[in-house]
Amino acid sequence: MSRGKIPKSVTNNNSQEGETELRRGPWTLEEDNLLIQYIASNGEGRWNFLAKSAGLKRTGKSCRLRWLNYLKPDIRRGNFTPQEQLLILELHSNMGNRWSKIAQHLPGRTDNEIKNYWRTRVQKQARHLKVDSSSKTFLDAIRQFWIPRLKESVEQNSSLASISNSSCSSSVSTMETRKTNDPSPVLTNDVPLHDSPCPNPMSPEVLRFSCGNSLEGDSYDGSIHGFCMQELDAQNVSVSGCHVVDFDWFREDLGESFWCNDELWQFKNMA
DNA sequence: AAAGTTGGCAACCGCGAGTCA
DNA sequence: GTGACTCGCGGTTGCCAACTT
Repeated sequence: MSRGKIPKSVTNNNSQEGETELRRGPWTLEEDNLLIQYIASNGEGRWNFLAKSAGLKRTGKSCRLRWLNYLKPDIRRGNFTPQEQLLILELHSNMGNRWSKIAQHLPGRTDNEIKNYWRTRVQKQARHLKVDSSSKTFLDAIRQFWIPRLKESVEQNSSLASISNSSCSSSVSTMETRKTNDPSPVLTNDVPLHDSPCPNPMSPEVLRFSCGNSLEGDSYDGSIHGFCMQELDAQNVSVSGCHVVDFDWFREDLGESFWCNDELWQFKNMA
């Protein structure tokens, strides 16, 4: 197979005059800059035309993917917060592998990123449990054990936050105003988070979507079971305290230990 | 320290849907 | 109606850094 990150080029057979070499593989800084500058002055759309006009030896498809998944200014990077993870689990349990739909509920996150999260983190749990990640058993286990555990964590963190920080009222009013007045996705965080040592555990955009934004034509009902506004508001104010340690609990190293003995026992009974 | 293994993620592919001449 | 073209989505691949042996 010739995919992957090795820079290489292929012949564009569609080219009428002569043979144009099309680049594949990882993007260079120069290519990124070309794409960013072109879109900044001309906007998105007509990707094949854009690729040629920008002087990129890439397919339109490749340009679109690079822009949407990496270069777009409002892309958020870094670890998924517990709230985002909870959203993903909830949404996936309703929608299945409809990554782009799920991504619409997590502003700044791409379908590719969410898909990768699911494959690397969630499916890993399934492997540990020796079940198929798409099996009803595993999906039930997520609903019964994993999601409640995440909610518990969110609640615990929010109560800790409300003890240590009493300035949440302004945040609440801001959030509620946005929730009630504007159903469309609005990004307020223009700064990419790649360099942030402490990703915002409850960014406004995530909060908004958590609280009932329902996209047109989407089967998801917009209300995430029991994931209420109050919990999230309290979470939001914990940002200033930079709870890196608090949120590390859910990272990779929890692995097998994520499922406690009781839950494993129950799970085995289910299986 | 070196070799082997694993996990994360960027990028590619195929396919279906939409649009337009 | 239909064929060409574009776009967007979901699935898959493979590189490479981190980790383990």
